[in-house]
Amino acid sequence: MSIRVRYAPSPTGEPHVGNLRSALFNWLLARRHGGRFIVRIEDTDQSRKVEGSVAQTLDALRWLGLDWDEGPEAGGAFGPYYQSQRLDRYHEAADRLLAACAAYTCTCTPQRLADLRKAQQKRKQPPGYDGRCRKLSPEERAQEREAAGAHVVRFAMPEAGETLVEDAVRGQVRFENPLLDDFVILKSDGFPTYHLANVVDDAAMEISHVLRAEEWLPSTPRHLQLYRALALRPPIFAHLPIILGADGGKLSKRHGATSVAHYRAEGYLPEAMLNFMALLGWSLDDKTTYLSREELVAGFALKRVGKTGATFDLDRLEAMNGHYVRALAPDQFAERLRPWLEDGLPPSVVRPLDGARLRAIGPLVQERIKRLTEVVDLTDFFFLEEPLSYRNKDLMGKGFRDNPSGALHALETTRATLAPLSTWDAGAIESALRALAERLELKPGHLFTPIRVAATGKTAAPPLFETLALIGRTQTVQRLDAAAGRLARPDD
RNA sequence: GGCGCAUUCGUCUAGCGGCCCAGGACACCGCCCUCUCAAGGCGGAGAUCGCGGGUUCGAAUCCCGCAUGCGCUACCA
Repeated sequence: MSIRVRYAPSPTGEPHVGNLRSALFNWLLARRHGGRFIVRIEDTDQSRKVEGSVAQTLDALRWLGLDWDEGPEAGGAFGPYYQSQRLDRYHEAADRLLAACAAYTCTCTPQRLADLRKAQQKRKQPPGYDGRCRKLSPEERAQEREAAGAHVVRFAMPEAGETLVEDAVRGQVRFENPLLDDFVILKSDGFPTYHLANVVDDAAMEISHVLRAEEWLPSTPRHLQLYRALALRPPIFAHLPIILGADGGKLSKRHGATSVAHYRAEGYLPEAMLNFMALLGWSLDDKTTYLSREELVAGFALKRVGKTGATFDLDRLEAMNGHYVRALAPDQFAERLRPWLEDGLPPSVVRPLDGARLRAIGPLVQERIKRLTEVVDLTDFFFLEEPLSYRNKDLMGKGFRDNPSGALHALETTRATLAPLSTWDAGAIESALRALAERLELKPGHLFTPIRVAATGKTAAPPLFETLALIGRTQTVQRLDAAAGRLARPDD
């Protein structure tokens, strides 16, 4: 059997981590077995539609490298891929069900439904539609339809028996039919609900496997009954473990960012995001943590999808991102830095940034950052012309604590040592400064701290000698002078 | 309230009857390296496998209860 899977987002906002995780698993299954990955837009809820979310969704897929074989922009033989353009198919299906008495029109008002629910809850009964309109005769229903003007179509669930869901990750799950109420399949605005549209389209698009989040498991028996009533063959279902926030609840806005675009903007790499998401509910074996896209494809198997909820652990994501940052080829890393620097540096810095300079800076910071955004704070001094800001306390460091004159002397002798240096490179600077430390009878670290802060404005910075070499002699001397000047006037 | 799913170190997980007094990764702690910060190397601590009963020569692994958590219970998906 050829594998056809789909990602079926509804365009109600920026794509969520949980959604994209589902997309990823579907994509992996397709790529692993040479199947097709389809994107279908489930825009059946007119009221929740958010402008631009389809574009955002496609962007997220592209960013993660999840290419689709059919869907928006790609086309395909099973289109259209927007449910809002497939309304006739849902009506055809609903008509068939109506004709077969597997569905009926319902004119109960939202008010009646709300009251019903309230009363049921008060009596501690399971809430659900009571089947009022189902009990009516066809003539009565026709009458009410006319009188009401608007109606919905409800599916007539079997009133007895049970529905067995065969789930690829959970095994058999049993549901009692009488406990499932007659759900709406066609809304009064003529649009289908998820249940109908999903079933009709999955069948029409010959979807072989439905990998979706666990929250869908309870509605699967309804879907199965729909397949049966429509004489369609159901796909293989696999319900993916839910993604939890740090507090153990379902991941949602209150846990912080849930949109993948946010993580992209925060400087996470797509390869890290992909790897991280793949491990939310799946594992290759007992020890493999880092997997490339290719390894994920080669290793993915439904049998290795877990059943237990996976917590979205930001620390782990960040650690993985650091790993992927370090793994980048130096030139590639340098170029990836560019957008973040050009975005984060003050306007006084001339754009575009010089590529050679980026490539020189790259190696100094590559193993020091976990997220690309961090590069701005770590390297701004390479680009700034204006005076740096820092505290005199930091300038003196541990070695010259409460000893401004000592620090001053260190800076002045450093200047005197570096200014006339015949060769300006990291090696020459290092031997000069180490010799100086020895001459001043200072621990190297104690001497280097004031120099570092003077040159970079920071207590934690890239390696000193390479940094000075890159900054250049002129600016190094300038900054040493500026620091020496400041030591005379205490500021904190 | 009902129905469903789940329950192994703080986190992600490995484990599908003996190889496990439970393995890996992240985080944490210590040491080494070291000009700061990282990275890297080495080591450490951390889970009586939710609880209680069974089945079995033997259970984290199978069965039954209970507890807890989560999900669903819309003319939302």
